[in-house]
Amino acid sequence: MGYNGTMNVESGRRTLTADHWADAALDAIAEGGVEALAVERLARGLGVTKGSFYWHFDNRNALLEAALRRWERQQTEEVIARAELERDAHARIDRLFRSADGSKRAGQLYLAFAVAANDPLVGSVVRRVNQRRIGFMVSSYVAMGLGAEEARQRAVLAYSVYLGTLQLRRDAPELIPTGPEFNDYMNYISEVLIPGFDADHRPASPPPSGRLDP
Amino acid sequence: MGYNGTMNVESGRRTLTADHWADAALDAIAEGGVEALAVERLARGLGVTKGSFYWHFDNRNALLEAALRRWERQQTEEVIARAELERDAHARIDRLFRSADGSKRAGQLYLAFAVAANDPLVGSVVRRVNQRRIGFMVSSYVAMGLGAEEARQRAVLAYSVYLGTLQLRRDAPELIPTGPEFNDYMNYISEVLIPGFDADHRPASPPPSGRLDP
DNA sequence: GTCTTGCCGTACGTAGGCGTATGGGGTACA
DNA sequence: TGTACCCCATACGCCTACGTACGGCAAGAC
Repeated sequence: MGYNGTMNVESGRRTLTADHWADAALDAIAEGGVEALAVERLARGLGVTKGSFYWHFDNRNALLEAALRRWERQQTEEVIARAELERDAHARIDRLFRSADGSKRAGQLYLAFAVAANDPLVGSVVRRVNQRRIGFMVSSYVAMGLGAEEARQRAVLAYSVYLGTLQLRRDAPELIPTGPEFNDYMNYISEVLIPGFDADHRPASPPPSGRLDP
Repeated sequence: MGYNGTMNVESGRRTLTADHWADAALDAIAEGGVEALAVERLARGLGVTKGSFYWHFDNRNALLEAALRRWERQQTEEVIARAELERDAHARIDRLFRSADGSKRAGQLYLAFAVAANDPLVGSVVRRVNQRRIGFMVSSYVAMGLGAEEARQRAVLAYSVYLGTLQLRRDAPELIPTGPEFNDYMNYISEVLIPGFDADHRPASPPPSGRLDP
C-alpha cells in the first residue's frame, strides 16, 4: 500500500512528508472535489492512519492550505515557463489553447477549486490565479500591439473560451474534436481569437507535447 | 418559518408538497452545490422536520432525482421558448449571451450540477442538457446558411464562451464589464461569434429584460 | 361520534468524519 | 546497549447526517 512498515516504496523514504499529503490531497480534489479531501480517506490511500496525518498537520484546514499553496505555486511556475518558452504573442495564445488538450488533471483542479470558492481561503487563491492568467493574456495581446481596452476585451473572451473548453472536456467530451479535426478546430479558434492569425501560414502539425497547461 | 402548524403562508396550502421540497433542493444546490442538499437542513428551512420529508420521498436520492427532473424540464421549456421568441438566428445567439447577464441562479445551477457529474444520475442529465443546448446552437447556425461541420465548430466555440462566461461571472465578476461597457463587450463577442454580424446596424440599447437564460 | 387517512413530530440506531490522547516501534547516535 | 526522538497506530469522544419506527393530530367520511 505504499508503506509496508519499514520502507516507502516509490520514494525510497521510510516515512511520509507533508508534501506527500499535499499531493495526495490535490489528487483527491481533482478527482472528487474539495469535499473529497477527507483525512481518513487519504490515510487509507497512503497506507497509513490518521495518526500520521495529525503529526504532519494541525487539522484538515491546514492540509487544504498546503494543497492550495502547492497548486498556486505550480500555476505561477507554469505561467512563467509559458512566457519564457514562446516569445511570439501569437504562439503564446495558440500554445495555451492547444495545451488545454493535454493536462486533464489541471483542468479538473481548477474546476474543483472554483466551485468551492465560497470558502474564503479557496476563493482568494482562485481569484489570484485568475488575475495572473488574465494578466498574462492581456500582456500577450498588448505585445501584439493592441490597445489596453481592446487587449482586455480579447483577453477576457479568450479566457472564457479556455474555461468553457475545460468545462466541455469534462461534461461533454464527445463534442471536442479529436485527431486531425482538432487541428481544424484549433485553427478556427485561433483565427477568431488572435487578430492577424492566418492558418495557411502555419505548419501542418505543431509540436504535440505542450506540457504547459495551467 | 413558512409553516406555522396549521397554514402554509405563501401558497395557501396547509401542508407541503413534493414540489416544495424539489424547489428548496434546487435553491440549496444553486447556493452550495449538490452536497448542500441535506434533508434536515432543508427541513429547517421549510419550518418542518424530517418526518415530513420521508413521507414525500423515499430517501435523499429520490429528492435529487426530482430536482434533476425539475431542472431538466425548465431547461427544455426555456430552450423552446427561446426558439419561438426569436426567429432570426442572429438575434437568437445574441439574445442568448445577453441573457447570461441576467439569471444568476440558472448559471449557478448548471455549474453545481456539472461538477457533480460523477454521480451517474446527475451526469446523464447534464449530458442531455448539454446536447440539447448545443443542438439548439447548431441549428441556429445552420439556419444562417452555414454547412453542418462549420455550424458545429461555431456552436461548440459559442457554447464554450457561454460556459466560460458563466464561470467568470462567478469566479472573477470584476472582469465582466458592466453598464455601457457591457454592450461594447457584447458587440465584440457577437462580431466574433456571429458571421455577418455588424454592430453598427444594431439599436443602441437592446431590450434589457431577457428572461430566457438556461 | 368514531374511523380512516394524510401529514408531520420525536426518538432512536447507525455510519462516517474530525480531532485528541496516548502508547509503541524503529532508527540514529552516543 | 541504551536512550532519545521521529513517526505512526489505536482507541476514544463528539458531531452531523441518513434512515427507521412509531406516535399524534387535524380533517373529512360514514
